[in-house]
Amino acid sequence: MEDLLREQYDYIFEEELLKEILKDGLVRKVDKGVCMIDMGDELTHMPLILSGAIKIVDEDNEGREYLLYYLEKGDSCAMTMNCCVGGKRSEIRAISETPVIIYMIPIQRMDEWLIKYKSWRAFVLDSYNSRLKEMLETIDTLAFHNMEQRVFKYLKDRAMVLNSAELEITHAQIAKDLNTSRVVVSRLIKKLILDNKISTNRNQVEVLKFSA
DNA sequence: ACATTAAGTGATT
DNA sequence: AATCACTTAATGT
Repeated sequence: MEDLLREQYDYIFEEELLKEILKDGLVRKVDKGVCMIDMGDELTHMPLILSGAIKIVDEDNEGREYLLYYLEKGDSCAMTMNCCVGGKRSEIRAISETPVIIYMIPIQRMDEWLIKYKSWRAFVLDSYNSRLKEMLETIDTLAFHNMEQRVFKYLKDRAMVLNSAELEITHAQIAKDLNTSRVVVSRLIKKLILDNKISTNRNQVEVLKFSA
């Protein structure tokens, strides 16, 4: 287990910090499709993802879920970091997309390490940064009503986190995650096929191009 | 062969 | 882009 942690974070954290992480953290293994954190839950630990992928979703007023982003190995959770300061509760829901192994760190350590270790500061800042960047991207496509880009990005992201270009998924499921209708997704999928960006079969989509 | 579910299409808002 | 109504195709029993 220590190996798994080192494999992922050896170059990011200094030795001292790694030892503290190993001392205070506890390993948690989660099956696929489990709701790990729900909205309103109290956050007592901060996760370091060692393997697997986690889907982070929010909910609108009518209770419709929509996808914010994925967390994968080497990631942590910006939301948790934020909530630690002031003991706020979770505003999002986290569901395991694959079986997941994470390292749970008590949030009390957060403050302490922020002062003690510069590699920890860099890590936290970096997490915020990449999250913010990704959010801006989604806002961008959202504002311009570019559903086609959203669908394509969704498929690429999913292929990345699941480590496979071939995805077992239906148009309806994509529509649900992007909060649109199945009909719309089907039509956009057809465009993407015409552009040779993807290919499909029943219950299956293969991503062919990962660039634009 | 029949029922069910996924995906395609045209028209309308 | 969303919704409706309807068709066609693929699969399971």
